Amino acid sequence: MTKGQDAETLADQLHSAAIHLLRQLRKEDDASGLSAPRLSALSVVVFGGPLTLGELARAEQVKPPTMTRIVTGLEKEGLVKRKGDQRDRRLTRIEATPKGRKILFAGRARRVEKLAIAVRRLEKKEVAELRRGVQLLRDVVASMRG
Amino acid sequence: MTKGQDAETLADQLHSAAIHLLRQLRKEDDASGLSAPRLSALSVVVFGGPLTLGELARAEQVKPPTMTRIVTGLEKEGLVKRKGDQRDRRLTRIEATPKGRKILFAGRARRVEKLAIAVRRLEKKEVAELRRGVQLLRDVVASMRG
DNA sequence: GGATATCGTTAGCACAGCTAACGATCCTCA
DNA sequence: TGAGGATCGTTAGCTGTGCTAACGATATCC
Repeated sequence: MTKGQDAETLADQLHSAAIHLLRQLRKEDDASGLSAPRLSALSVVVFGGPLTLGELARAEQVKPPTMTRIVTGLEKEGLVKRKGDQRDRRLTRIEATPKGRKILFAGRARRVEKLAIAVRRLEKKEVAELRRGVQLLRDVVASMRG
Repeated sequence: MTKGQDAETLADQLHSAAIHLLRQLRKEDDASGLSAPRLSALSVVVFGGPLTLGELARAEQVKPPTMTRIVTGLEKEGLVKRKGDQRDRRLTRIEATPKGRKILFAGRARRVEKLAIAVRRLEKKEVAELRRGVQLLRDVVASMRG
């Protein structure tokens, strides 16, 4: 098997694994009452501090109209707050509310718990190998963005 | 860091990586003119031979009404064909057309190519490590289904 | 043969993604 | 300084995915 075929096969398996992983985790997301896109956007706002709608849209790799609706949904649930920028009044700054932070951490914990449980079933050595693999995966995904 | 915290952190990073990976690949899916769910369902039909709508829905972890529409979409594009079962006339058997097979392979190649390119940038040793990680990931995901 | 179960579809809802178009605001520079 | 162009966020309208509830057709069980 050449390196090139390896890469194809590996890419294909990785793609499939990612799809099935997220399908499993989506069930946990549902339990939190927040959809995956909302949860993901909320996470960026909580950890990335206040940022504009456009920045948030770029961070989530989504167009502004889509982000407008996601933010509107989060705002209606009281998880996020729109705030006009004084310097540039075209901008809308978005920041998390205390409730938003709370919900995020609770939801994240619940969502990841199922996966963490499965990870804990591995041998210690396997966990280390998986961690290395995930690190490489992150590098690979990062290099795809360029 | 305890093994438990390791598992949490690893699970979280894995979740995030999977989300971003699929967001990148979705752009390639769009180029094929087929959405991810349709591509995924078509793949099951092509590789899994003719199967009923209910079986397909279970395989894709989706409810029957959702699969009805996915199949209807694929059928309108001529990629798939509905066929009544003679033994049990409640059943609808679904099978791929030659065009469906062709499109699937072309689409899969295009979609995975971007990822494969990124994988090829890794060192040979890193590819082996990533492959091991993906194998473990597949095991982990499989163990979550039970 | 009549009750019950199963299969796929239809109807109707919520949400996410897109493009096009628009108003408000800011910036440039003549 | 003030007119024209650029940028930001929103609205409108389309497609597609996911769900539940309800229904008709068919099969099965007693």
